[in-house]
Amino acid sequence: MARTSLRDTSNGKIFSTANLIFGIGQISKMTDVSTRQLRYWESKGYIKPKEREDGNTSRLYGYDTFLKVSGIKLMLDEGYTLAASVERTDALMAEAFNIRGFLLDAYHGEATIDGQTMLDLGYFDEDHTQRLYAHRTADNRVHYVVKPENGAN
DNA sequence: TTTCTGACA
DNA sequence: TGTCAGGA
Repeated sequence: MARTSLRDTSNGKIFSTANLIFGIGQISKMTDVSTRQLRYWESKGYIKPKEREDGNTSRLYGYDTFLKVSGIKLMLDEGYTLAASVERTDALMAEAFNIRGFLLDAYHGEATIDGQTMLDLGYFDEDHTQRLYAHRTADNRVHYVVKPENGAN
C-alpha cells in the first residue's frame, strides 16, 4: 500500500504558513517587541508589512516576519546592536532555509531496515544500485547505512 | 479598542 | 524608545 510522504504530498502545501497573518499588536505580544519598535524597524527597512489591496492602512505581517522579529529580538537581548541583530538574523534565516531545502531534496521517504525505521536518502551511487539510509541513535548521533536497491546483493 | 503618524523628552 | 495627541 502507498504511504503518504512529505516528499510527494500537496506540492509542499501541507503545513503551509501562508495564511498565518498577524497585526502589529499580535506580533508585539508574541515577540515582546513594542509596536513603536516595529514601526521604527520598518522605517529603517529591517521589516516589511504585507502588501494589501484593500483600503485598510493597518499593518499585517506574515509568518516570515514573525520569525525575523523573533530573531532580532533574541540577538538584541544577547547584547547586539539593532543593525548587527538584523544582519545576524538574516544570515541565520538564510542558512535555515537552505538547510530545509536541502533536507527536503535529500529526503526520499521512510524505510524499515533491519527492523529499524530509517530515512531513505536516495541513491548512493551513480549507477543507482545502492541506496543510502540514515537514522539517529539513542544518543542522537546520525548513523548511515548503504543497502543494495533490490535487497539481493 | 486598536492602529496610525508626528512630535517631544 | 516611551508616551501622548488627535484622528480614523
